[in-house]
Amino acid sequence: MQSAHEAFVDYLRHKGLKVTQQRLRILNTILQTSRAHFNAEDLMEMVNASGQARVSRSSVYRTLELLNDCGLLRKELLRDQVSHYEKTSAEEHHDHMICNLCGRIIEFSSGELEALQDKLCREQGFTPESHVLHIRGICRACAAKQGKSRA
Amino acid sequence: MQSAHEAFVDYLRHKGLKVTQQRLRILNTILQTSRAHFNAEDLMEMVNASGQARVSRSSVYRTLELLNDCGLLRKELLRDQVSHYEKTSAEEHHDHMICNLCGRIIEFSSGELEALQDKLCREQGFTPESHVLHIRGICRACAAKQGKSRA
DNA sequence: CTGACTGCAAAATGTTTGCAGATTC
DNA sequence: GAATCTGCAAACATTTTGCAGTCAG
Repeated sequence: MQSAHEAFVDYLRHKGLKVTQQRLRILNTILQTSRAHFNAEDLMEMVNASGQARVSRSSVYRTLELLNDCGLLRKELLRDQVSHYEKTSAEEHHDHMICNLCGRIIEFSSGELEALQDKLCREQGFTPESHVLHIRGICRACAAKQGKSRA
Repeated sequence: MQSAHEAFVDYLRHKGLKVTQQRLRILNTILQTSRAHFNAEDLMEMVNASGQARVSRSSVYRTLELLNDCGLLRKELLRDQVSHYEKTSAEEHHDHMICNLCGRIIEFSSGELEALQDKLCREQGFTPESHVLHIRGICRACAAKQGKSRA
């Protein structure tokens, strides 16, 4: 199992692309952050927060695409009009519950769910490569709040 | 069980909103089309294809939001940056498999899947209101084509 | 050295909004 | 008649692109 860093460099070499300072800075920022989800703007801030030379918005967008292509990030469409990215380098795949009131994202994963999905795909002759499951609703905290403040 | 038309009119009245010609034209266009998915631009074209007075882009967007709010449509994020809408007036909820090669959308539904999701939500104290499951991969037809043309 | 990359600013895309006049209730 | 709508054009937010200069291999 190679490190994310090695994987990225390999990917770039394979495609005849260059290993630049900006690309490495972006990758390192992503590897170092504890955040599981972020969008392009968030990443811009994180990259440029750590002092050093700026990385431009264009480079951030272009690098996000590379990282998505090589599988180190997964592009998700959590909210309207803004692409979010999720680190895949971490553990296994997980899905999301998104609170319609506070926006909180609860991650969960279930082998049972994966297995069922595989079964459904087989029934359709479909070869799954990835999936996104977003359940929207009300989280525990908001439900409690709502119960209290009900007029 | 009231018709979609009645449901929409009721919804508007309840909210103190007006039943305008444009809103009805948009609803009728959606009810008449055989398409299950479309985006705002598609809808613009469909509405204005049938001759008659034009309906503006703003009205289409504003009405899409109303139809989503009252549950006659469901907003989905199938592709980057473009909101898609799906008729819910039809039968029950269903999910999607999306082919990464030809873009084909296969609809499916599974009671087993819904039940499992409910169980997972209960475990998190989460009250589900809606969900979106997109499985991406290769459809049967493309898999067959790939097998043949493999170099 | 050459081709790929960066940063910038400009363009493109999809959606929202302010406003004046029209329409519904 | 009052409040809500419409259509327009302008504003917006996010992402993409063309280009001139820079850098990696």
